[in-house]
Amino acid sequence: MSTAKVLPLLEPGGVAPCCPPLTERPLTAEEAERSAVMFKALGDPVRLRLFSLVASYEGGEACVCDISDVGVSQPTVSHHLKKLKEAGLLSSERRGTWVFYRVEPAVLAAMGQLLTRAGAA
Amino acid sequence: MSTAKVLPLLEPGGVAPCCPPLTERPLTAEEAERSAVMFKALGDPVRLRLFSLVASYEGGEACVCDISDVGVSQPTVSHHLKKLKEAGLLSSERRGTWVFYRVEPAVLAAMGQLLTRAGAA
DNA sequence: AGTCTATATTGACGAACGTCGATTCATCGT
DNA sequence: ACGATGAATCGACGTTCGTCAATATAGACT
Repeated sequence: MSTAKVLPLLEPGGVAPCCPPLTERPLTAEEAERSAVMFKALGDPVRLRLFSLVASYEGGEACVCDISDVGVSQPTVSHHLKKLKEAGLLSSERRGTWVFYRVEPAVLAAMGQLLTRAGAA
Repeated sequence: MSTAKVLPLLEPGGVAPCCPPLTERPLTAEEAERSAVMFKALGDPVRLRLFSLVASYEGGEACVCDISDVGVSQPTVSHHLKKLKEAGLLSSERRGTWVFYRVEPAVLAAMGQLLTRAGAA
């Protein structure tokens, strides 16, 4: 089955953001637990590059073969993509021989919201 | 000396953002290295809570004594605050017996920009 | 079936991390 | 000078992480 278990950082199927901006009020322990998963996933240079490669690819998705040149071995690339997927930041789909990854736009928006000052821009 | 060595994630003294939005173009290895430090710093639940506590505190700054109730020991709180400071997310100032931490707003803005879709909102 | 390519999984390794208790340092009142 | 309080540092511990080589799985094409 291609639908691996992932941590839903947004309500499943919905776009409800997990948490208010970090500046609005203190995060609860549980909110912090959920949000930290996303930040942690982007907290590795290789993963951040992989994520950026997928996010900036034409059509919003990229085959693994298109983004594998980040200086680590193929198993390591696969491992990092899995981590990003488990964090809810990417989703994947197999098409023939290739596997395509795409960004979950709602999660990206939720993260951006966390870092946006409540009142200001 | 209170000016501990920290990684400058923005140009020192400037507000120049480190990197374009993750969706605009692939990050270079060096850009990823620098940005990952920030995400990693927020990738721990306790640190994320501490950061949120400081960021949402009245006046934009908080004494350590005001935010220490996050379920870990005092040395651990101190350790995490140091990490946040080394990542450039917080700055600190001693005032009498107490030490106050405040958010570096430029860095927060830079992180928000990373996660903002280039064209869209 | 057999072979080739693309991706995932396994198992192992050293390095980094989060945590704590004990101690030290800094500052303020007496 | 002294004791009390807030915060940082030290040293140690178990755990998690990033990485790789080896192997396995999935699909395409003979």
